[in-house]
Amino acid sequence: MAARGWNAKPNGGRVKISDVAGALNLTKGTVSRALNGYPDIAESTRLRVRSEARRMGYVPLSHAQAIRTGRTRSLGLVWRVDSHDGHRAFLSEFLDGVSRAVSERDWSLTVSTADSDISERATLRRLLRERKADGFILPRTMARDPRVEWLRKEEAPFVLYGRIAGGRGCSWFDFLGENAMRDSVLHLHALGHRRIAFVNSDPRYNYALLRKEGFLEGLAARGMRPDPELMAFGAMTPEAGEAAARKLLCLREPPTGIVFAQDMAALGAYPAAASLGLEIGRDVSIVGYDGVPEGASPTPALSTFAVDSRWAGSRLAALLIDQIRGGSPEDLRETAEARFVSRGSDGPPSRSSRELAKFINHAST
Amino acid sequence: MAARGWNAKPNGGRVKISDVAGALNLTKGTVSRALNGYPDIAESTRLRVRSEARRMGYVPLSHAQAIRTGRTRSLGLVWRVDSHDGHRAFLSEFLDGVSRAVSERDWSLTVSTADSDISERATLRRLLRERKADGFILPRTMARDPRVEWLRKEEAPFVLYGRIAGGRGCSWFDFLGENAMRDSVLHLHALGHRRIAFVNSDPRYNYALLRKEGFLEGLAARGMRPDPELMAFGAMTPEAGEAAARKLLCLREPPTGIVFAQDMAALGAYPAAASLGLEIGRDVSIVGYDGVPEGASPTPALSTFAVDSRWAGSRLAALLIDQIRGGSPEDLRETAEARFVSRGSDGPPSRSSRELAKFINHAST
DNA sequence: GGTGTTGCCGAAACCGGTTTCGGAATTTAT
DNA sequence: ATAAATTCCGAAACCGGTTTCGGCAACACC
Repeated sequence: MAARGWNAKPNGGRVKISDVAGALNLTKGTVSRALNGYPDIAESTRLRVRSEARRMGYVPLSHAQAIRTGRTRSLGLVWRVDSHDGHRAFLSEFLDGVSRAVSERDWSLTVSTADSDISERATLRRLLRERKADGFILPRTMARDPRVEWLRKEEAPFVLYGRIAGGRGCSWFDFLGENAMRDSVLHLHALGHRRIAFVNSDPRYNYALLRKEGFLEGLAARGMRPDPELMAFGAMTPEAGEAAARKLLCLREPPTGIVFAQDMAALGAYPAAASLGLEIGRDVSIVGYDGVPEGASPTPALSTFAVDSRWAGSRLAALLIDQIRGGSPEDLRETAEARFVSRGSDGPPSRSSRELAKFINHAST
Repeated sequence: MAARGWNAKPNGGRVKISDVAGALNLTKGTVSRALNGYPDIAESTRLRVRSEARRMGYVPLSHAQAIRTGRTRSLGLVWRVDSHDGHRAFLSEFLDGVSRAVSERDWSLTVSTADSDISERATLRRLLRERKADGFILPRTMARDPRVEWLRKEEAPFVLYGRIAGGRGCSWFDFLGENAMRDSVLHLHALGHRRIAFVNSDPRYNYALLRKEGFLEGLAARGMRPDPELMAFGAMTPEAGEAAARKLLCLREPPTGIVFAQDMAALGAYPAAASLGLEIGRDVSIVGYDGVPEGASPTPALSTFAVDSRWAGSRLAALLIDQIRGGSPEDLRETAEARFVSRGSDGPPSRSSRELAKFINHAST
């Protein structure tokens, strides 16, 4: 079976380390140490080697290095395809961010998909065992995340997209969703809303807990007291968002403003409002979070806190590479703010909660 | 700088080929040849080696193999992020298909992004030089595709998502979009439509040329003669689709049915129809192609020919691996049919073209 | 019963790097 | 001036596989 298939010419005119060494009358060991910053190389030699290597266009083969060092210079990403959380839309941008950061540093990115916790674990294990990745980017941090415990045990580097409570030895990047939730409340309050509801997503995700805190903080800041009736959760799709919105609006004292933890859920408010004869942005105001492209289509377009997925991917990759290169995980934590995109779905309330309730009862009978 | 950073223990308890050899009282060379199907190994030994290797859980390190063979057992995918062609939505499914096929065969997938022809070329070059990929999956085949010519010159294996004219030495997977276009025409004709328009996408893409042929074939099959006024192109976004649809509907003899080469363009027909006071599915019928999720939301939902992106990814990966293993590219070509999803946007015409024109003029004055 | 064959495996080179070790040359200390 | 320490590089082992080469043993052939 020798040499079947595409004849991968073992050396396609590539310039290798011994070529550089030959051109300088040095041994390849010396060139290697010079390029890798060993202290036993004269600074003058190091410069000669560097410039000659650059001139000849020498780039080491990462897999040839890996055989000795155990590192492939590549990052791993396991993407979950079984979720309804609307992540799909910005996969492209997220990947772009990761890819850019990775390419700039002459690393590479290995991608795999998984459709369950089991297969995700299996995939991580495989990539790690075959050294297809020196570390992992973990999207969608869970409140209690089994991946974290496992990777910790395996002593494999990783970085979380999303903070985690008690994250000893964890590094992460995250957007401060709680601030966005708080600001949503303040914004609606400033517009005149006095009864504001919150539709959260699945509380198994850590960000959901944080966003709830942010919402409550907003209420407290304006002296509004939280009403359990006005707090829903588990809405990650338009359908679930529609059900939640309808239920809220049919309360005895309906909210005039609703804060959604996710745009995909907020989109469900449109059909819900329509079916009750309500106009969004006037009768009921809504504010979303994520900045999904679908939010721009409906009328009025969804006001939301947009998240820069490309930036997230880029920072996650950078943090992970720094960690693999020796950085301490706990020093490698970064956050950023979501950006408010004001469109049409928020405005001064046309009616008070009480009047709204009457209007709805009137219309639906 | 030696051993900085994450201490990639060079041998994390891994079982290597010499371990297997030791357990069998053989040399590692023999074990290697046994596992790789060399003919100079006794069948009995081969079996012993196979079962012992399996028992011990031995899996060769692909990068250790690569240093000699030049092959990494990994596929490359460069994703374009600068296009408006709506591909973003199914990236997730496409990746899933590729990833599954690749994992099943113990290969891996290296992903990168690019935002121009220049950077795509540069990325391909880099991945190839550093042997991060043994071959490439090329999405979005162009009518004249520079990537094909370049990879051919570099003698690197690749597989196209989309056929190409004169594809000497090319392998591909593709959906038969032309059949879908033809069937759209036949379907609309059967419903009673006699004046049918076609909104194509950018003719630089090879599929656009094919779909146009399919549309014309449908017309011919029913004895309808093509009218240049009813043929638009370059529509890949809702905005462009809206403009095209409006222009068509404002013709002296407007179409009662419109076939779109892409769902994303077809979605523009909704606002266009609404602004002219027309009801989609009655006054004007539309049929799309792609099966994007957004097509399910509007009322009536978009009837379309859905494409199975997961299947595409899976087949592309399988074909490419076969080719790298020695298969002849021209034997590795596959096609599939898009599946018609009947929803609400098509139906018998409520009016003839002439009556429709009158209705539109009436409404808009 | 010598002489080719053939089947099968061990030994060793090899791939492209990294890392250890030792020693020559130079500098510093005494 | 000599001893000791330091600087800097060559030589060689090493990583985990693959592939070439050569030779022993068994078998076939006349």
